[in-house]
Amino acid sequence: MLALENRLVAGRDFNAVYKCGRFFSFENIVLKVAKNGLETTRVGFSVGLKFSPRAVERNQVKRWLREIVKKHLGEMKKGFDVIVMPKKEATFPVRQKLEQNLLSAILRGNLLI
RNA sequence: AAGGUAAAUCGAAUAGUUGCCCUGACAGCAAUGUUGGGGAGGAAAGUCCGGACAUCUACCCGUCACUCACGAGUGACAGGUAAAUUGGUAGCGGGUAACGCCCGUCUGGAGUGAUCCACGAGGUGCGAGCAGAGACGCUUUGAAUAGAAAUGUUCAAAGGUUCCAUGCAAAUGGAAUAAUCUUCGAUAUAAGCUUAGGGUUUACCCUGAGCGAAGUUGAAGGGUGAAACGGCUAAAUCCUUACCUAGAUGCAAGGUCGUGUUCUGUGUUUUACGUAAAUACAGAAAGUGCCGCUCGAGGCUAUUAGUAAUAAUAGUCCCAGAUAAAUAACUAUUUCUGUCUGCCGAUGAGGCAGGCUCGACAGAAUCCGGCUUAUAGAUUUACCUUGAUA
RNA sequence: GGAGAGGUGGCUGAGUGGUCGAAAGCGGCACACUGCUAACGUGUUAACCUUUAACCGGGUUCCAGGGUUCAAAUCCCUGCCUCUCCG
Repeated sequence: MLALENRLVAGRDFNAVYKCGRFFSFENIVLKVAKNGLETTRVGFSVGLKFSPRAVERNQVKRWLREIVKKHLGEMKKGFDVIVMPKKEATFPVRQKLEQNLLSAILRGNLLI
């Protein structure tokens, strides 16, 4: 689990990022990025009912994504709000694949230092 | 030993590292830090029933305060109840806060058996079904139409009992009748089957008590013929009975100290008199903090009552409360599933070693009692059937 | 989280035990009209399986499965899916 200061929590902030953020994607990972004018980077996760109707699978994917983001948070630029959204695929994703794709998406967004 | 039935329990484990949510203690002015404790399920699911709890509606009773023309009225607080329609359940008895749930038992059905079952009030009506030549959605006739035909569809006419009501009448509407017995045959036994007879109803004929001026009047009786005379089945069509439940809405109920935004309305002030600005109050929208919120019809153990469901008593324990939503990730070992290789064995069953892969169904959201549905596998207990041994 | 409504031809949508494979509209196809097209008008048209050279014929199907009934789109139970409302 991420620390509280690195979490995107408020619905207001989410709406702002959805509206004004820039769009990046790699395979089954979608990013929305916007500057927030703060010292830290805040990350939110959006896994909808369309991804999987089962609550267990949605929670599982969210946990994996959180762990991956936590692992690589030090390598990312500061002062951004990011929303991570996985896209539905035919088969349930594997963790290593998810990590590669997320890193590639972050690279496209020029968020790495 | 093999196969089965029922009930119950578990549903990966251990260690290390890195994190998250709630919370106690200590240090600190505070931010925060140190340290201790706890952190998903049997279904958390479906939302199919039942409650608790909360607010609102109506009514009743009580207490207090105020008003009064002494009849009463108004307000506050606390408690209780919920007309009718609708709805549900259904052998009998019990349990429960309550239930459509659970337990016991009776009857019926399935099974060799342990056991299992969404079988269980009554029905004279409506509408159906079985059997039958025939049960009115019928029978007969005619016409039209579809078809090669069998046959079907539509329309019209006629036919076969009684009573009541309305109407001058044609007619319309409603309600019903009620009875079977003996015997021969048949059959595994029987029957709504079959033979004969009696009785009942009805039609015709004969006779003609009575009444009348007059008969198309006709009691009782006799003869001949005819007869749908018998009342089976279901109740998740419908009706009745008994019992139960039922005011409405649901924690997004509801409450509250606040807090800023935006909009609308009203009032006041200022003046550049404009549809401006400031300010106060009220309302609305979206957002947000706290309470409700987890100690409960609670778990565990023991005893007592009871066949049991369950209840009572005593002891003991505190066991998730998140809100873009915690309960996790990684590594190692073990276990488990599948598969591959090698060895033992007989090429089978099985066992040993090693490699790889996967980890049943599934994630709390106010809380409980049930039901239903999903679920790899493991364990325990009791019982049944078959076989073997003693 | 809680409360409710629905699922019927290609689409919309009526049908609450028998006359129903099923009203009506849109759509499709054919005919007619026109020099040609559109509109109007008339007729026709569900899908799948089986059989056939083809038509005809037979069977199954009203979200899925099970039950009640002589008979189910309709009544009862379970599941799946879709939609609406509640701060």
